[in-house]
Amino acid sequence: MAPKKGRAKMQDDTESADDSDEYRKKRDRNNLAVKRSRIKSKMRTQETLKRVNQLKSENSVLEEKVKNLTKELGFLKELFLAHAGSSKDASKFEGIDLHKLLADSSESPGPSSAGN
Amino acid sequence: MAPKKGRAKMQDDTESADDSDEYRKKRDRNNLAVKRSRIKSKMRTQETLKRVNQLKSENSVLEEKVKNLTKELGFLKELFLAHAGSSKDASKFEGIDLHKLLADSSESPGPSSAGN
DNA sequence: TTTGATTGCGCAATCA
DNA sequence: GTGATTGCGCAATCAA
Repeated sequence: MAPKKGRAKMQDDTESADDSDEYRKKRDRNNLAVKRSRIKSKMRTQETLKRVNQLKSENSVLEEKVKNLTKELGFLKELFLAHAGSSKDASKFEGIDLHKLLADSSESPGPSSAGN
Repeated sequence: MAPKKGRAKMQDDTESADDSDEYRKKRDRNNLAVKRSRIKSKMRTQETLKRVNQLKSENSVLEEKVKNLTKELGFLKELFLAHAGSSKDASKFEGIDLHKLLADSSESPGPSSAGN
C-alpha cells in the first residue's frame, strides 16, 4: 500500500472551500519560504567551507613568515653575539645587556623588566 | 530538473499484503537511514564551524608572533646598523654586506643566493 | 537485484 | 497573520 494521499491531517474536519483555498495558498507560500530558507542554508555552508580554506591559506602564509623571520632573527643574533663577544664592547652596545636581550623576546610581551 | 515529483503512488496497483509489508519495512529502514544521514550532516557542519574558530585562533597567535618577531628584528637591525655604521668595520662584519642583508629577507624564500 | 546513504521536496509545528 | 526554521517522512537516485 502506497502512502495515503488524503489531506485528512487536521483533527478538525471543518473544511470549507474557502478554508481549503486559503490552506493551499498558505502551503504554497510556505513551500517557497522553505525553499528560500534551504538555499540560504546551503549558501552559508558553502561560505563556511570557503572560509576554512581562506583561513588555512592565511595560516600557511603566516607560518612561512614566522619561519623566515625566526631564521633571520637567529642569524642576526648569532652574528651579533659573535661580534660582541670578540669585541672590546664586551657584550655591551649601548648600556644594554645583549645576552639578556637576545635570549628571547618574541614569545610573550611579558612585564617590562626595566631592570638594568 | 526533474518534472513534477510528488506524493504520487506507484502507478502499479499490484499491491499484495506482502508487498505492503515489505514497503513499510523498507520505508522504516529508509527513514532511519535518513535520520542517520542528517545527524552526520549536522555533525560535519558543527565540525566545520569549530574548525573555523580553531583556525581563527591559530591565526591570531601567528599574527602576534609575526608582530613580535618583526618588532625585535627591527630593533636589532637598527642597533646593528648603528653600531656597524660608527665602527671601523664599516658595515662589514664577516665579509657580509649587512646593509644588503638587513634590507629584507623574510618575505619570499627567493632563489638560494648561496653566494658569499 | 538488494540495501544503506544522500538529496530534493512537501507538510506541519514552531519561531520570530 | 506572515515569512523563516526545523524535524520528519516519501521517493528518486547514488553507491556499493
